[in-house]
Amino acid sequence: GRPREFDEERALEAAMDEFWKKGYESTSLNDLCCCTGLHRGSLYQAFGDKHQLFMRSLNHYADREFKEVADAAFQQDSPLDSIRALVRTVCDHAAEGRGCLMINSLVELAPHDPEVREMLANEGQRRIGVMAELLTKAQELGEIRAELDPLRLAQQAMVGLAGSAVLVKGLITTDEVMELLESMIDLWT
Amino acid sequence: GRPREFDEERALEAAMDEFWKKGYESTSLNDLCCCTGLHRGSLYQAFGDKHQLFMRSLNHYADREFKEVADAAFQQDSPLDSIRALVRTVCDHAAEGRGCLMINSLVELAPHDPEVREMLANEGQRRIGVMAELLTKAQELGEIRAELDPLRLAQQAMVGLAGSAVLVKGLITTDEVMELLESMIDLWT
DNA sequence: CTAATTTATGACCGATTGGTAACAAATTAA
DNA sequence: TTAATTTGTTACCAATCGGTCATAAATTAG
Repeated sequence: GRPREFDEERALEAAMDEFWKKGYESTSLNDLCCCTGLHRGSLYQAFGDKHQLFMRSLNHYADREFKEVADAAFQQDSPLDSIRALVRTVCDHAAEGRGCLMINSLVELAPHDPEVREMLANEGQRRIGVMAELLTKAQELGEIRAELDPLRLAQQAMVGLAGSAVLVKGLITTDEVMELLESMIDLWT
Repeated sequence: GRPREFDEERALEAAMDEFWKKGYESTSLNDLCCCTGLHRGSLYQAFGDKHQLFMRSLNHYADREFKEVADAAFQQDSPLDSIRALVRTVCDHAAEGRGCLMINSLVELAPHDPEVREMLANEGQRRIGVMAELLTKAQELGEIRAELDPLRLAQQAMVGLAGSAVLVKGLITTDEVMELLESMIDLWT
């Protein structure tokens, strides 16, 4: 048949950015057509309806963010530095007031969209697990206090990161958030 | 003229609840008419358009929540216990997966709605200020470590509360969040 | 070349959106 | 009682929503 004239991944990233900037409900099919350059028909044939396109965007975001953060963490020498790098990367990612697409979606959609809720719950637990591992190693190396529970700290970090991704949208600057989280981590040492 | 057949404050609270549950974009005028019992015309004459009604709802929420939290904090004997009560009240308020209307709105609207952004920035600073005051008193009484900066801790608490109001929407339970924040506060002592 | 297949394009659909206006009902002022 | 005023009710509006479909264009298989 006729060959595609567009790059599916480029279109997906454009859609992802649009959802990231505007949220699900506020992003219309026209918006998606504009940002991807595709026409309605092509969009539907390539990605299905709006919700399916959103789920692909959300999954794409989760994978991309996880890789970036994992890479940044992996390049560090100590587990605690990995945590710090992880936090820094997440904050950078959430900058410019856009926050985090996963957190945005958790707020906007999770309460009424089981599919989104389940996906985000899994991604969240996955991230808490990674952080808990890093914190356990850090504790074994004596980088953080021995009496603290690594799982608890990982959950605390998750709460901190989620809160940061929210507050950068209007309450505090990215730099302030970064310092805040650093000093939170310092409480663990 | 003809007397009103409805209670304006009851209608406002109903609208507020609807916005709280569904968010701004997902709440239609029909939804607002259903939950308030008013008809379209009456709604517009009483509150103006959708955005004005939302701003009144948001302000009503902010006032109500602030009073509740302040009352809970005021009943405690020590500043640190006030902080604990404050945190508990906020968590209770955000339970049932609805989160906090201010946080929800910060995520959904703040990036593209200057009026909402400014209002929430003010409310946020106001709350950080109150917590900073309590933390300063707590520090003077020796309830928290002397080397910690009260303003920093207040911002940390704000991040923690915001994160909690987000994560209760699908990632962790209200009880877990409560324990988490308690153990975060314990790090300050 | 022809038939089959896939994609691109844009017109088109019913439903819903936020918002308005006209009219009836109820009250007060004169 | 009459005029003025405010509220309740509903029909109605243009615009936009998400989604579909018919057709043209481009390719491959035979």
